Amino acid sequence: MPSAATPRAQRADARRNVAAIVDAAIRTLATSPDASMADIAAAAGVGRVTVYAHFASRADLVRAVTTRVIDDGEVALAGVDLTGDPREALVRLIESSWQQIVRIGSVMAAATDVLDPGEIRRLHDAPAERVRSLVHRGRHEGVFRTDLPESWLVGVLHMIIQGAAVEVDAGRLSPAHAVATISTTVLAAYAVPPTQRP
Amino acid sequence: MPSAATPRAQRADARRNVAAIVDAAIRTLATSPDASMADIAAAAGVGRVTVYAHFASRADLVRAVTTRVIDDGEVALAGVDLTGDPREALVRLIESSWQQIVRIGSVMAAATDVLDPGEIRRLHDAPAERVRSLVHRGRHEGVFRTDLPESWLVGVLHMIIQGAAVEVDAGRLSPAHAVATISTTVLAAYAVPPTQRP
DNA sequence: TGTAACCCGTACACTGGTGTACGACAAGGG
DNA sequence: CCCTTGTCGTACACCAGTGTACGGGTTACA
Repeated sequence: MPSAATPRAQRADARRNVAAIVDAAIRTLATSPDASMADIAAAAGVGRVTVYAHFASRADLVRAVTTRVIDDGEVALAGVDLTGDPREALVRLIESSWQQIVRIGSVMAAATDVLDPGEIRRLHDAPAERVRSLVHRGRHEGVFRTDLPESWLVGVLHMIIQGAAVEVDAGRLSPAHAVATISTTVLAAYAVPPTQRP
Repeated sequence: MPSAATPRAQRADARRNVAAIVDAAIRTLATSPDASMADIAAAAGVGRVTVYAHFASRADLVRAVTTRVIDDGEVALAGVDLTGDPREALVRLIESSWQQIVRIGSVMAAATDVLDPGEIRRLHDAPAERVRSLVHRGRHEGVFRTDLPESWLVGVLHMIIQGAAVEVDAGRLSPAHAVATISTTVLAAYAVPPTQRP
């Protein structure tokens, strides 16, 4: 390696193109998880080979997109106030999660075909842990039911949110009502059943 | 067309092979929805070309598999007693539906890539209608909540059952507890909320 | 203004899956 | 027992997507 500073570094338009490619990939993969490199390149307004100049393979690109999407999501979710009444905290978390789902669509489905299962699992674990600890606290405070496994309750939230996304783009649920409908349903599913009360 | 009866009809082993192919296709597509013709042929213990002797294309085969699976499902679901307390009827319906899901796995996902959306929609409508009418009756009898859309409640059952299947083969939910867990959750989500009572 | 960095288009090799053709061989049914 | 029906293997054409190579043209940046 030369003692002089990096000869020229990366050019400005190159960085701009990389960003355009990732953005286009998110947009494209969000609606069709098995879009081709040609599709993504076209959506980015860039030649197909140019994509390969920045990402060695399709897997590489999907990996980059996935981590970008996850990181952004983490930032948003980290800003949610999870203190106070667990039910109200849950609604706030649902609100933020819903924004993420709308944004990333089925990008994760694309990642499934590319990343190894362990990697996928690890990606899902981060946001799930947030839900888990909230559920845990809610159960401990006697607000959420304890007659079903903790992991199941966490899963139910995931199912309902994902399902709502399907209902919305099938036209059976208005986007405006989505968050309220999800919240109402999940809170009902989480509530302590009458028979469990002392 | 000759006046004589069909010269020879279909041979016995041919019919046997067709059945073997369809069975193998169900088994194979249930776990990997985008299995190739070669995979299916191998699973059926049959040459790849033999499959083409009976099904003109992959789409044809998937179509045949789908209708077989749906028909069998319809027969099972039709045997469920939907009278009496809507809550108990719902549990019976869940029990039967769960068996179907376990059996067909992700065959429908395979169908999604092949059949046109309208056809898919029509296929899902048949079992959904059964749920819908039960939900409708339950709401009319004041047992199920009416503060959420009917179509949403129907969707919730679908989400929970499908989600449970994911949880089971992720090892987070015991198959033995699946039906009870699903039923408890769905009944909680369907119950009339305290604030709605007069 | 020069030059390294970059983009673009075309072309090509490679892979994996689909669907067809053909000829040899086995098996069921009259 | 014979002939039709069906199966099997190999081989081939085809398509779509991935990844690489190269040469001419641009663009940023110093």
